[in-house]
Amino acid sequence: MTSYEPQTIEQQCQDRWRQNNTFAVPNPGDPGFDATRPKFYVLDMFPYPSGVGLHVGHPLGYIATDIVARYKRMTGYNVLHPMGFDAFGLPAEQYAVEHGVHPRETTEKNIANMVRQLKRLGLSYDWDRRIATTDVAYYKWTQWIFLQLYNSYFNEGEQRAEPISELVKRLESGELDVAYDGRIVDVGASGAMDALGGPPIGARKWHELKPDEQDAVLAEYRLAYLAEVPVNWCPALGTVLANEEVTNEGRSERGNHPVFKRPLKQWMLRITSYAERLAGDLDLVDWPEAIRKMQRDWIGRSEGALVDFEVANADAERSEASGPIRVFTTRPDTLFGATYMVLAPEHPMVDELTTEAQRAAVAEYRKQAESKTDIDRQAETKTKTGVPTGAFAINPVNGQQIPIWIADYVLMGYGTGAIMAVPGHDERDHAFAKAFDLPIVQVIKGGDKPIEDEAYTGPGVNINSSNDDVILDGLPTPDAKRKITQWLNAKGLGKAQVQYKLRDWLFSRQRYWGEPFPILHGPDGEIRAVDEAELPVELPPMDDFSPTSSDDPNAPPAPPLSRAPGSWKNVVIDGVTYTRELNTMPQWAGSCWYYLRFADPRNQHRFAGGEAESYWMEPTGVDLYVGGAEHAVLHLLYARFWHKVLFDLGHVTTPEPFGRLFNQGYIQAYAYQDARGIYVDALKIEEKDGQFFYEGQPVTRNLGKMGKSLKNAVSPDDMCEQYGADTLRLYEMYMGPLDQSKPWNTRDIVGVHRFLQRVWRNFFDDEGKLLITDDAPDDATARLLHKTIKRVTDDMERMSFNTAIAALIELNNALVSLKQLPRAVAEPFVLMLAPLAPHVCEHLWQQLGHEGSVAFVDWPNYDESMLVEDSIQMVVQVLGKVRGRITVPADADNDAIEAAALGDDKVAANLEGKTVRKVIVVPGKLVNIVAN
RNA sequence: GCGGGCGUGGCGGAAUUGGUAGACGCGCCGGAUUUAGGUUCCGGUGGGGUAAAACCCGUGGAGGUUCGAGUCCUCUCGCCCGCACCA
Repeated sequence: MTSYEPQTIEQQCQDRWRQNNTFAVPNPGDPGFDATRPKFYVLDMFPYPSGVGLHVGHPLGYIATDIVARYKRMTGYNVLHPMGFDAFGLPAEQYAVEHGVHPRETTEKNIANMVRQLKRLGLSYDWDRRIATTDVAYYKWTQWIFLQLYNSYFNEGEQRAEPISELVKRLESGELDVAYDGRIVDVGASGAMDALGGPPIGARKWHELKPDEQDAVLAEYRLAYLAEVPVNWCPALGTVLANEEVTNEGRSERGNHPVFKRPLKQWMLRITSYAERLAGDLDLVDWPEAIRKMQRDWIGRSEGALVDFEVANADAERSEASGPIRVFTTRPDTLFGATYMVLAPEHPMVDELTTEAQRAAVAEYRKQAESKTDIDRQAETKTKTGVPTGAFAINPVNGQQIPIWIADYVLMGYGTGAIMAVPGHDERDHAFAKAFDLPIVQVIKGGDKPIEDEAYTGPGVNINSSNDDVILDGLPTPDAKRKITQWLNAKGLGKAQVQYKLRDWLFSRQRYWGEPFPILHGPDGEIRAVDEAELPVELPPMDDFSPTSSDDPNAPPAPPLSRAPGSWKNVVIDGVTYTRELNTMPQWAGSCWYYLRFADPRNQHRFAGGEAESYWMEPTGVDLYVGGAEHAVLHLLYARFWHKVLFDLGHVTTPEPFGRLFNQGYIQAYAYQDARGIYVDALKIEEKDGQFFYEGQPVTRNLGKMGKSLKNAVSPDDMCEQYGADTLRLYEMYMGPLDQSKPWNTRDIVGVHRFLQRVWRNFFDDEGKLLITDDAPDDATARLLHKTIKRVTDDMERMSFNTAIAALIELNNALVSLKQLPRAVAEPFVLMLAPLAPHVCEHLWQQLGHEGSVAFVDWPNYDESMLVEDSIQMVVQVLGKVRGRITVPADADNDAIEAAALGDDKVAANLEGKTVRKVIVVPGKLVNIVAN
């Protein structure tokens, strides 16, 4: 080879890696396992195998983790670096519906293509560990984890999950009883569990309950449960969606179809039980602060109090039925300022509260509120609407009768769905009070404007806040909160409460291409979990996979599995015929635990062997997890939740799954629109004098995400073809910091390609003869080498690959002038470049006379003494402006440096006519002379 | 509206802790090699100014702290991301 031919080298190299299985990493106990090395688990967020394949934006993170993996191998780690596919999901199903091809076929074809593309980039995955969430051997364990959730409950006292059998034991022993409303109560601490509710009335022993009653009680505690809840129903997709899958505009994130609220019986996961720990344990992980904050906000913890308001009996017969109205407030200290109450339109007490006179108005308002989409509600954020129910409540602190309204600015889904309105100290209540002319009372001192003009929402000192029993006047806000909460508690009127925005996770989807639930429904509605030994529950073969989509928001959901053959749908156990659950799990399910399966992907007896799991995961979980920020709350929160359940049940050894998270930026690309605003193929754009043309017509340019829709995708296959994978890898890393978004520019790629060509020419002459000498390098070259080793090592450690490459380019440029390349420089150079451009380095390493792969050779060290210069150049400033440069011995003392600085001709000229006031010497850097 | 991030040459970016702003690359300009194009090699390249220097200006804008500010503080403008009636 007389010139650099990346295609030849890369093909040979990848063949050899495959034949030698170079990057397969053994588990503890496997042959070849080296227990003396520390471990490093570096993971990419695994992709959905889409039919269109990769564009150059996708592998940005994969290249980065590959460099880390290779660097870590060279610095002595056992590296787990796997790849898999999140392969359930809608596109394959939709393709199947349209083309009549089974989704498994499409999925496997797409995976094969993506694996090919990834291999071509020279990514050093242990392909033996490849998994897909759609593998039956994989989703068997997804179903198994679901059973763990189903068979567990959250022990509030211990703040951890336990097998539900433990709860049953305690019920059977009589330690716990069942209250009239199905709550489980502690007999010993009777009444203390809920100060508001008082002592449980009509509590029963466990054995007094009939089996179906027992099941119903347990269902209220299981971490996976069926519930009739208002869900996001998307008729166009024919499925329900999680809150997280619905946009602010009230449409589906996938496909942008309208979504309606509708009560349906669905599987839910009790993620809210873990709210406290999911929020608190964010302190344990090394994640970008922005992501941790997003999760905290999503969980939305807030401290406050529950307060009960009695209903005044304006209407005698109604008040009999009405219990108190319970509200949640974060400002119990403003209770004296509550001048009205508001219930959400959907609040269950609205009907019983509404007076005859208001019945029609209330009904009309509720109808409107119901038909409003979230968009409408949002558009009207500024203007408040509502109607009075006609009923009144009694403010418990001052006995005042206050009107009860319904308004859609109060949401049923948060807190109790009812609020006490304090217009003096809450902006929303203030706006509402102004709109409907309700009284505004100031109870906290503060604010720049009169309370009638603007609510004062900050802290302050209470006024107008005393009764015969409790005095808040003069107390600062935190004290007032504490005092009133104690008082409410003592009176049985309220109690301190922590509230979360987080809702339970809606876990059913009406789709075919997802994990079937390991659940059976009995003839009397009883639920029966499939026995662990019977797993997996495989998807039945079917010809028609379509969900029943509709334009009608009231169309009933009909999951595709309802058309499955009876032989699959019906299961007979002990003479009883059960029907399988016909919903499937959402796409998030499979990605909740794949990082665990990678530790031991072929294990048939456990989701992952205990030893393998603890070896790769301890002590802080995945050591480096790289992916896009778009998964900040969904995937990362769900996975943490599952992980914590598995941790509580003793199946995994770490409290958190991902110790360190890194979000890579996006690769943006220029997109071009013609005069009609239609996007045109970015590859066919011509540039003339700063103007852009498509087929001769001028077009406008702007920056967007790379992809099909903007017609600006660049294929990694094309880049590999033209420049080789090493060049593509270098370019993607050289573009800028990994965590920043930056624009792709195919024009710029030649820079790093030239670099590799120049590397080649430094190693070989025109005839392809190696230009290596065993002579020692000259002093300057040796010093530069060691400086470069330090720079590159530091940059590798902090994943600053763009500057690492710059350092290597500088070193390489310096080597161009040498006639022969000293081996002592060539070898460390190849080693440093190897993680970044592995193919060409494997080749050069061989040419240097080495047998094995460069991948496991020790990373070069630098000699500290080679970094110290004998003499250094220092800058001399006069009044902060650079006026001269001096060269002084590295060990010169400050006096000597000062003397040299003052002696410099140019400096002296600048100081002429001035008096030196002060001289600041920064050793090794500069001298600043203050003079006037 | 609230919260977070970012603004540096024609372009991507560098400056890890307050200490020579613009490393490295693209592009551009000039030269060499080449039949030509491409490749390759050498030199130049923030703006103004000069024959060349000197010198002046310069990190979105305006102030401030400091011997010294891209970096710290205050205000302000622009862009990006997240949340959005969460009581």
